[in-house]
Amino acid sequence: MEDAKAAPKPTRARNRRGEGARLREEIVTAAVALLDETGDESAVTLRAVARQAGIAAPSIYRHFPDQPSIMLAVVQQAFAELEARLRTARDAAPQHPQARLTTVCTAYLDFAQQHPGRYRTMFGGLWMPDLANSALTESDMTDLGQAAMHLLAEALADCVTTGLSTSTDPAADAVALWLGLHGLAHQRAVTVVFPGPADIADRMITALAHLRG
Amino acid sequence: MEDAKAAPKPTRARNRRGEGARLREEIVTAAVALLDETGDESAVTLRAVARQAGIAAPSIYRHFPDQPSIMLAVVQQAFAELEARLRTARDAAPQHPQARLTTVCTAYLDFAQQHPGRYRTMFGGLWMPDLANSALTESDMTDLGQAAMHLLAEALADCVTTGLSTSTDPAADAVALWLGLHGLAHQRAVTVVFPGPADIADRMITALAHLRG
DNA sequence: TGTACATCAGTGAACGCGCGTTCACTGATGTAC
DNA sequence: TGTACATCAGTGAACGCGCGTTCACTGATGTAC
Repeated sequence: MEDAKAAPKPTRARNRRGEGARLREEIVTAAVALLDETGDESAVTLRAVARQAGIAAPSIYRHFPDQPSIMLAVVQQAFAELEARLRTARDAAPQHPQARLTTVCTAYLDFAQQHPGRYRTMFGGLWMPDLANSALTESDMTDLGQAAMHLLAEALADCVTTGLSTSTDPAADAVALWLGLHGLAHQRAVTVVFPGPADIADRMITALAHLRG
Repeated sequence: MEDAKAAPKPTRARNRRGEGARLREEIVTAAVALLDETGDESAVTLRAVARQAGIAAPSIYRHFPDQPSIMLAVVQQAFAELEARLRTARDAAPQHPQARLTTVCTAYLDFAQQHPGRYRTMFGGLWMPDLANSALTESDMTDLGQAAMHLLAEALADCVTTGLSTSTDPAADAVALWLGLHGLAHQRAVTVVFPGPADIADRMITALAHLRG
């Protein structure tokens, strides 16, 4: 009887000269796949990523100085993707400011629900590098969520100027709105079946954005 | 030069016959300490807990069948403590329904801020046992947060009956309120310095509980 | 009261495993002449 | 056009480590007679 779990050994084609950087993307993709499949940050080990990518473990060191750097790259890519999705959703939405705000919020929640492992990692804070031993500054870290935050703040501000929202401090309420979305998104990313009514997202958005009825 | 990190070896006194169960508590306490110190769930290994408790690693097996069971006990204890703190806060608060609601919410946020590691673990979902291989039922798990939820719902309902809240569906809004608190609590438990105005908690509570101005 | 013995709380040594990382290497690809 | 060589992408073997878990044990404590 053969071992059914034997490595597939697909003999992956090596990149040509000058194209070695492509493996970097493959490594990040493999790490993301692992994170989405297991939903567990600690399953994304250097060796597991190498297995997923079909390469030998030491090959990773050509592209990342150490294991935490892989995780950091995953998180940075995830934030970029979230921002892109929010932007796309907003631009595709109807012009009506309230519809745009709702669309952006929904896109945010959808991202979390579709990629729970990534979402939890992004906002779990465990991938935070020791800033002392890193080339990254503290602002590189705190800036990560800012783009999404800014999109939300813009959409809310538009609701306020058109009288759709009664917020008297749109900047503060944008933060409050994001925190509310985050609570819902995070909880959905943790427990598949969610306790609460179906319109819970609408309730929260309406209340936190101070939308009229 | 001596090794300054040599184990302290405090020769802990062994429990007397019939009192062996006390070590169980010490193990959970040690695990909690480890979680609060490191803020990292994955630092709570069986061996690290044993070291923290000043016992040999195999001694844990007299009290827990395996490593995940320790984590589960930590989480259960943390939920019990959260509930107790909310209850105490509520009972010590002024009778005014709105003051009580605010007090309960504040106690919730304080718990998260004081014990970020524990809070993230409680709601991080990673300690979830394989229900198949466990004596626990699914409801044992979903019930965990219910007591806190119920306290919040009661406090909100009181605000509604006295006309302090304009909520038309207190049960649904209690969930929305909790989700908002959770978003704020979780974010605070992750990033020590929090972006946003100081009154953000009040804003969220007022909006989500539909309190009048 | 004395003593043999069962029970209980906890230990030390050892196991196999997956991990991150280092090292010297292989062999294909492009470049210089 | 031909060939020697430098460069590049990626590998296989090995390391030391901490982990969860098992096992046979030790020695104090209480109990039966």
